[in-house]
Amino acid sequence: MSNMSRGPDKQFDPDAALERAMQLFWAKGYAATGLAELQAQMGIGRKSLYDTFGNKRQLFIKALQLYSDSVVGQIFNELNKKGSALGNVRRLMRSLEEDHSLPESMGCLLGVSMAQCPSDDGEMAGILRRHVKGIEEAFYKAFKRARDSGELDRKTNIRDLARLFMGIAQGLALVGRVQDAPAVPRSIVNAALATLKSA
Amino acid sequence: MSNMSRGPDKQFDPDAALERAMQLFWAKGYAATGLAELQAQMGIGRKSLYDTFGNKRQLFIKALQLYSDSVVGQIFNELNKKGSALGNVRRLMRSLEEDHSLPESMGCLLGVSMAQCPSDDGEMAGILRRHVKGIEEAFYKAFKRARDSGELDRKTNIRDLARLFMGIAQGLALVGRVQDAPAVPRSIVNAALATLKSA
DNA sequence: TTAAACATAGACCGATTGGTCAAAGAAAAG
DNA sequence: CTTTTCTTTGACCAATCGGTCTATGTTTAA
Repeated sequence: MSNMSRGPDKQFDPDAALERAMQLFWAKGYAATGLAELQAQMGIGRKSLYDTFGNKRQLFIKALQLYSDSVVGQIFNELNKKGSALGNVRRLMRSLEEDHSLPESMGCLLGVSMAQCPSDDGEMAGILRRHVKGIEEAFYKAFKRARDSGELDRKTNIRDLARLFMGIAQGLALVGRVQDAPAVPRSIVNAALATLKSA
Repeated sequence: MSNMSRGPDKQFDPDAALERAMQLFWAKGYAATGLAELQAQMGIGRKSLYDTFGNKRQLFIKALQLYSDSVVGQIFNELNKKGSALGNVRRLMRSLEEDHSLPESMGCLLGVSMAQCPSDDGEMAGILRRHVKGIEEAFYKAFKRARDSGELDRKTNIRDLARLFMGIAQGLALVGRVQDAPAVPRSIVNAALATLKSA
């Protein structure tokens, strides 16, 4: 092959660096995260950053993808474990409640990003819409299985229900960012799960 | 009186200027809104801005207060109209659905701000917590009236329910920012209201 | 009219923004 | 070895950031 690399390899791990960048965007949001901070946290020089990830916006989009693959992917797995589908939903919601009750909770990167997405940035809005749709689909699959197995009433509108739970999860994560006590997240999940008892 | 002003009056209306600033923070978020933009939108010079509102942060906090007084105050009024309390909740939620289905929807300033609040800024978090608590209380009063009048089952936990609806409202506003079709907001409100039928 | 107290517009500040580029270093191929 | 190709470092850029301040009105009280 003539197109093989002949120079030295990168001295850093791009995946690990992207993970660090994701954490920073997650904690501070896109606009408030500067290149200098990113460099420091990722432990790489500026040229390396641009050569590897393009620019700040492209780095952010890659961070969103990583978040969706890992964090949202984990939600998806939780919801599709075998056994009671509603049980999976209950376990997931309690887990989210716990996460967003911690003082250091940073909310959800997708939510944080939706809040900051400029209204004239259609491309970014589309990307966020797609990632959020993934959460909806994870709930949808779980609720469909619950309805098929008789855990939910046969006339339940599970598309609406899935979107509601996606919305509740976003609201929970958002509110959790500024809460100093676990009472509010606890209440939200209590009431959300109570609706499933007779849905 | 010896402490009366002896100079000329302001050439601009501070309330109107604050309203403009609020709109800008609402649309773009705190970090992404620059002083130059604020000046242009508010139609005043920089010195006037600092003399009248302090600095950018204090201006933002005043904008949050104005938002809470006007927008959240309107929610409060809707929920406490005479007649069926649950009817008021339904009407409000449909109204929110409509707002956040519009392509130009900017979400909720409180939600946008919670998403951007730095995790080490306890003062800002406290302010946001207080404003959000106001939404919770508005729902709480309505649900309490609904339970007292028999519209809700006597054993319904209305504190939990109020917090859930506050959370749903935040999630709805957040998701509405990036939606291009009314389907998702519609579903969220459909499912949210469905839970009240048998709460 | 004079002087004091205010408001205005806009120049100006150091610091920081996202982004680029040239020089130096390091590994692999010849 | 030399040469080629890659990476790294860090200086550098124009633009913008939030914030200050001077100079110039403009109005009112004396």
